[in-house]
Amino acid sequence: MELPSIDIEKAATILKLLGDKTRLTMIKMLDSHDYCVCEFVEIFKVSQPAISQHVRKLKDAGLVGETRRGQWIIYSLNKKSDVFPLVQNLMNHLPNQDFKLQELEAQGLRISCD
Amino acid sequence: MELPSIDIEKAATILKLLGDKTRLTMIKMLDSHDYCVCEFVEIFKVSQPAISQHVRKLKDAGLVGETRRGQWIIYSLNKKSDVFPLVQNLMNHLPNQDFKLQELEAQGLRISCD
DNA sequence: ATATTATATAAGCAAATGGTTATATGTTAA
DNA sequence: TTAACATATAACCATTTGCTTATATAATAT
Repeated sequence: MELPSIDIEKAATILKLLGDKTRLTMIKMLDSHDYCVCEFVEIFKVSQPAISQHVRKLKDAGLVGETRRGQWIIYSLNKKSDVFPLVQNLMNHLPNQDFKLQELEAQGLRISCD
Repeated sequence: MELPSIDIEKAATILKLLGDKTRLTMIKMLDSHDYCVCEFVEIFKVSQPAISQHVRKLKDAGLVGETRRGQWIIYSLNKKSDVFPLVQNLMNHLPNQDFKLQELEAQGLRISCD
C-alpha cells in the first residue's frame, strides 16, 4: 500500500515542531482526549504563556484545532491535516500518557466540560 | 501488533534531530544507499565542516554508523538502533531521493567504491 | 618525505528557540 | 459595571543551533 508522500521540507518542519518534549507530549495526550490550556499548565509546570506559545505553534502548523467552550479554549487533534497520517504513525511509538489525566483528576484539576 | 514504546523524551530528541531539512534528507538518502561526506557536500551545497557536523549528530544519536574505506568514510543507516523502527516508519512518508544520486553520477561526482 | 585528498575539530557569530514577566483581550459571575 | 478567570500577545533574555573560516588529523599518491 502506497503512503502519500510529504514534501521533505514540510516533514522537517513538522518533526522540528514535535522535537520538543512538551509539544510531543501534548500531541500524544491529545491523541486520547481534548485538553484546555489551563490543564496543560497544571501538567507541564510551566507558565501559562509558555503553554499558549506551544499550542499556538501546533495550531499554526495545522496539527491541532481549537474550540471555545465558555471561558475555556479546548484544543484537539486535527485529524484532517495532511500530515496527520505521519503524526498518527509517530504516536504509535510513544507510551500512553493517560496517567497524566488521572493525576489531574486526582488533584481535582480536571475542568468540567464533556 | 504491539509496537515497542520509545521514551517520550528520547523520541523528542530523535525528532528534533530529524527536524532539520539536511539531516532528514540524509537519512532518507541513506535508506537507499550509503554515502560518504564528500558526496553529501556536493549534494547539499554547504561546507564540508557543516556536513561533518550533521553526520556527527546522527552518529552520536546512533542513527548512522561509519566505516572507513581508504580515505573515505562511508556512512550508513544503523538498522540495529532501537529507534530504527520509528525512523523507518517516518521514512515511508517521504519521497524517494534517488534523483540526488543520479545527479551526482551525471556530474561524475559519485565516488567509486562498491 | 612531501603534496594531495578526505574528514574532523575548534572558535566565532547571527538567527532561532523556549522560557520568563507584564499586559491586553475576552468570557462569566456578582 | 465591576471583579475574577482563561487565554493571548509583547518584550526581553539566556541557551541552542547551524553555519562559517581556520586548522588538525589521517590516508593516498608521487
